[in-house]
Amino acid sequence: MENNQDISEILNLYFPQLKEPELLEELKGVARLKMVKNDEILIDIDEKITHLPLLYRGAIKVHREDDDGNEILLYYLEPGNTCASSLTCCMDRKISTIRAEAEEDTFYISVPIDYIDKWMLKYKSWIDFIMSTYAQRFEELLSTVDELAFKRLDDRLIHYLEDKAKVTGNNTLTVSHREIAYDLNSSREVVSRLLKQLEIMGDIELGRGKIELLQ
DNA sequence: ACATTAAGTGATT
DNA sequence: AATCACTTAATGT
Repeated sequence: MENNQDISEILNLYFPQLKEPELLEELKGVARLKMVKNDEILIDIDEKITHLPLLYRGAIKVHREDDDGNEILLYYLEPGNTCASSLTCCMDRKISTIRAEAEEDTFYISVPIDYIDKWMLKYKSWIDFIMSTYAQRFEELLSTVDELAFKRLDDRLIHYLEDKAKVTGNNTLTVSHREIAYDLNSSREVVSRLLKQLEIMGDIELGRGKIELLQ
């Protein structure tokens, strides 16, 4: 479908930290351009991981589910990112512990996981890339933990809305109260009531299935 | 017109 | 803050 020229350009634009010409050549050889539509699931819990996604357009929502089936939003992947959880899985048991769902129509480069190890031994810039991905995700994860542990739901809700607006590049979010409750592991009624408060304070405007942020 | 789904509300824990 | 039971409103067929 797509050709190598495209892959080179994308790597250049969104993953400039990958430097060695040999690495880029190898990537061109084994990587494939992929696309997932809005709301499609890229990787699900308990699925075997076979590929590492390098995101270059769109956004991916990364969830984790507890034993009772409660979901909680961990973080978003944005262009230039890859999934750190996938990395862990590649090195360890190869079974996903997270769910990755497209937040909008999303484009990525798919790399078979076998190469991840190999390239670690061969290419400095690949190691750096993987390491910095880890570092980034770790930081995000810590801030998520902080939120869960120390902040009240209304703060988390505001952060959620801002985060989502940032990731989609749009101040009008198309999301139901139900979905927000799901992501924050709360209940729909509570979210509705908090959103109502935000609307009264003039921070947002509510519509059916959508929320507009007023800065 | 009817069914379905989203959102609002009051009461209870 | 969560859950229940119910209402109202918007949207799809």
